[in-house]
Amino acid sequence: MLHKLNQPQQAAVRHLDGPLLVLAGAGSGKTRVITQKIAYLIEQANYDARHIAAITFTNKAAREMQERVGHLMDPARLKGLTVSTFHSLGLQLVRAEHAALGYKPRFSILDSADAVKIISDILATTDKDEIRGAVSTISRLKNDFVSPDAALVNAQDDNELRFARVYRAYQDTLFAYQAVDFDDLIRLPVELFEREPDILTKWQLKLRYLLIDEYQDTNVCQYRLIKQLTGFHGKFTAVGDDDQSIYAWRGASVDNLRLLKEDFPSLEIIKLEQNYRSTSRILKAANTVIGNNPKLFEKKLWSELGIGDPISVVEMKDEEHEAEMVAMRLLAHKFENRTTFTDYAILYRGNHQARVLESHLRNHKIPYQISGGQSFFDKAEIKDVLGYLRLIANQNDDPAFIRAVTTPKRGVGNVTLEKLGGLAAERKVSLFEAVHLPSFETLVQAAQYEALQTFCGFINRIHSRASREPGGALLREMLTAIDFETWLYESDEPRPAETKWKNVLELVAWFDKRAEENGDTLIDMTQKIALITLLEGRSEDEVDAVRLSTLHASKGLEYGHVFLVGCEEGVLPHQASIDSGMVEEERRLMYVGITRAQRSLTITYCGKRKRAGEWSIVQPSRFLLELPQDEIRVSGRLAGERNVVVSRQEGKAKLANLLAGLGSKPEA
DNA sequence: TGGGAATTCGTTTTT
DNA sequence: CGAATTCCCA
Repeated sequence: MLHKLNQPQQAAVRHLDGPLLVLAGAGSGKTRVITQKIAYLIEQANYDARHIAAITFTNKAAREMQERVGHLMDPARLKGLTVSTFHSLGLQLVRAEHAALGYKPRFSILDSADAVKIISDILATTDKDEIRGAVSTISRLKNDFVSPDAALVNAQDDNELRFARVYRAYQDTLFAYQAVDFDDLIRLPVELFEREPDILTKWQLKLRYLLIDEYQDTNVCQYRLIKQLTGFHGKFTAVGDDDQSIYAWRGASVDNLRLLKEDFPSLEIIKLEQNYRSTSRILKAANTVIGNNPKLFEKKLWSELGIGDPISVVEMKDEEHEAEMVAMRLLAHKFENRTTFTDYAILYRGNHQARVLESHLRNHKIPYQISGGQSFFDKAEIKDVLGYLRLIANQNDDPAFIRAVTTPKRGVGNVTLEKLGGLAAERKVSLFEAVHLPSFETLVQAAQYEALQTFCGFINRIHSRASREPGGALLREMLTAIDFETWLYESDEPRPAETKWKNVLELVAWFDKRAEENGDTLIDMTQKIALITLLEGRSEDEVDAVRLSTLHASKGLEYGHVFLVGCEEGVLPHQASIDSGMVEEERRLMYVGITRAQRSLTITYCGKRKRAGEWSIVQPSRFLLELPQDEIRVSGRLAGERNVVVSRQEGKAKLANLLAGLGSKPEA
C-alpha cells in the first residue's frame, strides 16, 4: 500500500515509535501522508480507529481528510475514527466534561460578533480601536493560556491591568450566560486536564495516536493540549511548514516547531521537498521569495513537472483596470488553452478587493465563486434563526435572547429591554429569568409585559420538545409560528427577501439532512453550528466557476492558473504589517499565493488605488523585486504598453529601476 | 416602538 | 465610495 509514496513520505508513514515532525513543503503531498498513515496505523500497526485522532484547522480540511481515508480502506474499519478541527475536538471535550468545568450540558457558543458586543458593553465605549484592542488582547491572553487571575497578577502597567480587568469581567459574563467563545473551546480542556489528572488519563487512553495537520498554525494552548494528550509517549505525527505560517496574528506560534524539538528530544524530523503541483519556474519564484526570510529549517522545493511558462508581472492604472485586465486575460487564456473556469483562481490580500473583481467578472459573464469572506452562518437572517435556537437550548444566553425577542419586532424595544437588563443585572439572573420575576410586572407597561410573557412561553414550549423531535420539522413549525417569511418580505424588497428566505430554507434542509445522517436533534445541531464556517454539502466543486479567494483562505488549495492581484506596498505587504514589523509573515503570504499555482502565474499591481473614496498613488510590492528576475515577463503601462521580456543580461537593476520610477511618474 | 433618512465612519487576514 | 450606525418622526 506504500508504493505510491516517495521515500521520505514512506518513512513518515512507517515511523511509529516516537514523536515525528514532517516538514511538508507546499504541494508535497502532506494530506496523502496523513491519510496513508491513518490506514497504516489501523492495518499494519493494529490500532483501533477509535484510538486515532487527526486534527485539522478547518472543517474543509477535516472533511477532505475523512473522505480520502474513506477511499483508502474499508469504511467499516474506520468506525470511531476522530477527524476533526481543534475546535470541534475542544467542543467534544467541553461537552463531555461540562460538569467538571461547571457548565450546564447546554452551554452556548458565542461567535466573535457576540464577543465584541459583550466587550464593548464592559468597556462602555464605542471607540472601535479600543474595542478591537481589547478583543485581540483578551484573545491573545486566552491563546497563550493566561487565566484572568494570572493576567491581573502579572499586569506590568495600568494598561495591562485595565485589560486584565476587562478580561475578568468578560469571562464572568460568559459564565453567567453559560457560554463559551472559540478560544475557550481549547483553553477549558487544557485547564481541566491540568487540574484533573484522572480526566486527562481517560482521554489519553481514548486518543492514543494523534496526527496534527498544519502544525505551524498551532497556538500555545493548542500545543499544550497536544502535549497533554500525547503524554510522555509522544505518539504523534505533526505535519507543518514554517514557510506557510500566516496566522501569527491569531496567536499561532511558529516557535511551537522549535519547542517540539526541545520538549521531545527523541523527535524525528522528515522533510518533504518534492512538489507534485507546480512547474519549476513557479517553484523557483517561490523559493527565491521565501529565501529572504530567516529559516528555522532549510528547505527547497523541486518538481519534475517541467520549466513551464514565465511568470507574468503586469502593471495596471488602477483597480478597475486591474479587474478588467484579469477578466480579459482569463477569457483569452481559457479560449487558447481550452480550459475550464475551475482552472482559474484570483487571489488577493483583503476581502474588500473582491468587489471590483466581482463586478468585472459579472460584466463578462464569467461565473465565479467566492471563498472566504462572509460565510453562510454570518448572514443576518441565518443568525436570526440561530438566535432562536441558541435561546431554546440555553435560556441564559442573553445575546440570543435580545436577538430573538426583537426579530421579528413584537412590541418590545430598547426601553423595555433596558429595564429588563437593569433588573436582571441587579438580581444576577438572565434576561429570560428576569421576565418571570414578580417585580418585573410593575416595571414595564402591560402590553410589553404581556408580549414578553408570551414570548418566553413560546420558547419554553419549543424547548420542551427540542431534544425529542426531529430538528427540521420543529424548526419549520417555529418559523411559521413567528411568521418569519412574512417578516422578511415586509422588511425588504421582494428580491433580497426571496434570497434570504431561500437561505433559511437551506438551513432547514441542512438540519433535516443532519438529523437523518447523524441522528442529531435540534439541540445537538445548535451547538455545532457555531463552529461551521464553510457551506457543507454545497456543490462547491461541481459548478464551473472561477475561484475568488483571500490568500489566507487559499492555503491548502491549488489551481491551474493563478492571478495574484494587488501586489503593492501597503496591500501586500499590508500597511499595518509594515508598521508593526511583520513583513516576514506577509512574505509567507506571498509565498502561499505563488505556490497555489500549478501551471501559470500572473501577478498584477496598480499605479493608483482608491482608498476610502480617495485616490492614492501606490508603489509596487517589494516582493516583486524579490522574484527571480530572469524568470518573469513584465508588461503593462510600465513597459510602454507592450510586452517586454526582461532578459538575464538586463538583470535585476533594470527592473528595479522601472518599478521604482513608477511612483514618481506624473499622472497620465 | 419601529422604520426610513441622514450622517458618519472607515479597510487585514479567521477558527 | 459604500456600509453601518445614529437620528428623527409617524
